[in-house]
Amino acid sequence: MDKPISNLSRKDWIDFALQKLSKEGIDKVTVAALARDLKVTKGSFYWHFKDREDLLKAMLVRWEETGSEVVFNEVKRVGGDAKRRLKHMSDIIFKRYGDQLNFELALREWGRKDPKIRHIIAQEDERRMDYMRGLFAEIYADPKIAEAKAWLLFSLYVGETTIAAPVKKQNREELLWVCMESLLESKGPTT
Amino acid sequence: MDKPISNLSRKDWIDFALQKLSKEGIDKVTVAALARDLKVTKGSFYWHFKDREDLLKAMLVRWEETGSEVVFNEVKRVGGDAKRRLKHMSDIIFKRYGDQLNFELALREWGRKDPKIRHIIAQEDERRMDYMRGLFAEIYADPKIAEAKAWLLFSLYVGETTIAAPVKKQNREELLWVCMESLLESKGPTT
DNA sequence: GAAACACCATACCTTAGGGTATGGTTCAAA
DNA sequence: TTTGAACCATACCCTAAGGTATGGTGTTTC
Repeated sequence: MDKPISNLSRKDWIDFALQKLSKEGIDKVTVAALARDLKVTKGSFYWHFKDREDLLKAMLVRWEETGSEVVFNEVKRVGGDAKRRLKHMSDIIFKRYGDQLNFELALREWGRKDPKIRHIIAQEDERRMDYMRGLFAEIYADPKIAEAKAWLLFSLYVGETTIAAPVKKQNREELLWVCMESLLESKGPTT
Repeated sequence: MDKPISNLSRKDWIDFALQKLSKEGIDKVTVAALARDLKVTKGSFYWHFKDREDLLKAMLVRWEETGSEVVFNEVKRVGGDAKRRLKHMSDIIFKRYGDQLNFELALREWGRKDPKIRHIIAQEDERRMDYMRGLFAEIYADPKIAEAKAWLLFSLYVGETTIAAPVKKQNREELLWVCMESLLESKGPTT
């Protein structure tokens, strides 16, 4: 009952295109290259999609469905106080590097070239910041401090996948843990 | 004594290519497009450069020359204790967004596609992290904490140009200032 | 003034990719 | 068993870009 190599569905194309986006960036997601790798011809592609734009839009829809909502729900499910939920969220995010985070990088790269994509990303970023700002606000009474902490944490997520410098005084897990401690030690007035 | 529109030098080509890299990413830095924009033909380009690779290498050399060394020297020139120097450095970096930072983003994007570039960036990142780790080590005795703080600051630099969420509880300058305060409040044992 | 150099144009070849038109194959339902 | 849908191949056109070969033009230098 396995899927044959050929006889591809629209979903198969999208999945494969998403993989390629993560690995090689948006400008390697070409109809010709995808068809080559899937060992079919472009005739197959243009049966499933109107054109290249059609595929790219479908990829975005997939991302919006399986984006941060999943993380939010998982954090909500486990629960706990704000500190615990922030740690839990970071734990999830730091552990899925390679796949999801590489994809997000490719997406932001895509956003630099396309205003439509940029707008979609901006909306997602705002949702995430709102969520984290809210959690930090349960720890820090000063909304400015809470926002700054949220911003630092978001930056840490992004920096993790961007900065290429080696960690020297500890291992990676330890570093991220210390970073979290630094962000969560309640210094200012708490609620 | 102004430079005529034509009669371009190798330097002119490199400068223009660097601009285009900042604005549109590396895959828009094509010989054909550059020649179009400069209102000359490819014949001019191939007089100054062996091929496209030759141009890209020259662009990198330019970056390495005018990179972080300038910032380090400026910080060193003004001096002060570690806190003051860190603030001064951040001040410089946060104020030159648009030009330099956009370029750095494009460069990292380029690095995702090319291992050679990735290696060069990694070296630069390591130099910067070493520098910041050293400064934080003057504030925090625990090298692990110092490294974490340096990592957070570096992430903040990167996040600043990447995160598209709006700042809501304050303005941008204020936010960055609060972030710096959060990183510099000496909590652990100091030297 | 002639040679030499610096700079650029013209013309051409090749490859990669987007897109279209059309015909062929498989398989399932009527 | 015939029909139609799903899927794919073949062949083709067009554009953009990398790269080469060669000839032309203005400026400097001897």
